[in-house]
Amino acid sequence: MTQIPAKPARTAAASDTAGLYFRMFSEIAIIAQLSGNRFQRVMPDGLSVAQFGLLNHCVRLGDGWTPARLAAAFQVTRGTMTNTLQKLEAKGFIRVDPDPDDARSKRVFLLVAGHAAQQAAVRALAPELAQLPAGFPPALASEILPALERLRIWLDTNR
Amino acid sequence: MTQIPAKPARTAAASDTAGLYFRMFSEIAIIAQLSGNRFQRVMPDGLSVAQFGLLNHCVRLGDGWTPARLAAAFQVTRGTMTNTLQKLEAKGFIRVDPDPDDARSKRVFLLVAGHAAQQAAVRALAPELAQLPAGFPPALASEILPALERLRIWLDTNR
DNA sequence: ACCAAAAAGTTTGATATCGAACCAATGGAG
DNA sequence: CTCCATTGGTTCGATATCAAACTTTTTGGT
Repeated sequence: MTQIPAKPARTAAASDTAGLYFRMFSEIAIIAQLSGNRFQRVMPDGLSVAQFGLLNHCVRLGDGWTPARLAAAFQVTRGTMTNTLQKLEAKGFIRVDPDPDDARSKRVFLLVAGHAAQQAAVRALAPELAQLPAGFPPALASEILPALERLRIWLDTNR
Repeated sequence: MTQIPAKPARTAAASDTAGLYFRMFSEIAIIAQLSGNRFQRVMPDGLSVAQFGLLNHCVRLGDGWTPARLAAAFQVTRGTMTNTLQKLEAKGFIRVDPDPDDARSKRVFLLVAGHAAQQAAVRALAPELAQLPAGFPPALASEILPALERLRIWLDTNR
């Protein structure tokens, strides 16, 4: 430990909003990383978290969406969405048809096998999530969820 | 929109803790993605967010750490840390010496150029963070930070 | 004193993602 | 009606990350 004593009196001051935000984003980044890896490891059918997210979206909100709208919903680039859809189509979980009303667009439809895969993934995830309440009560999750949504929406709209 | 009406009465029930956790992790994943990209774009010296995180760690907490401890602190694999350290060493921002007490280990030291790069990055980040309070008040950040820390710690210890 | 198990670091192969460049189709302004 | 700016989708090159296999060194039990 050689140099620079970190000036804690200054950087940890109560009014250091930059530091506060920074710690918040650091925690969020680490949580995303840990939870993503964890989910990934238990996913069946070689599903990635992104792929599962898409199937889940179709199950909960219905299918027939365009890739562009899906990319916007998940906050990924269209190139990334192209990749995700190609993987899911190769697995036989979705179908991607041309849009009859707009030759630029396509439409994404969930297939029966895709619905089954989503259910299998939900089942595989359940034991993982079941351990959580012991260390992190659901009440805490409800408590912070609105703030997280607000932050996500702000980051989304102010790009 | 062809099939499966999503059974909202069941999946959105008040006691659906799995769904609650799932939404929380989804929000966190999207926030991490958006904020990470954003930070990345303004970083100077070709620094990645991970590389900046490491320089920052050395500035705030002192240097002389082993790669293994750093990997644990950032929750990445040792292979990932090897890569990050190699990049930083190539840029002349850190030095990685063999540990005199343990021939398996190494020690990471911050160089003057590395300290300067950290300061430059903090300066580059400031305008980005300065926009935030308008849409997401610091009070909200303080409010959710303890819960985020608790969640991160739980994920870390219960692997 | 030895040997097996654990730990530190590296390497390798795979994957998801990004940004930028690209092409095709649409639609509004003149 | 004709351009041209916008939109939807794909492709490409680069990067960060992971898991797993591997080498070297340390440590602890017998």
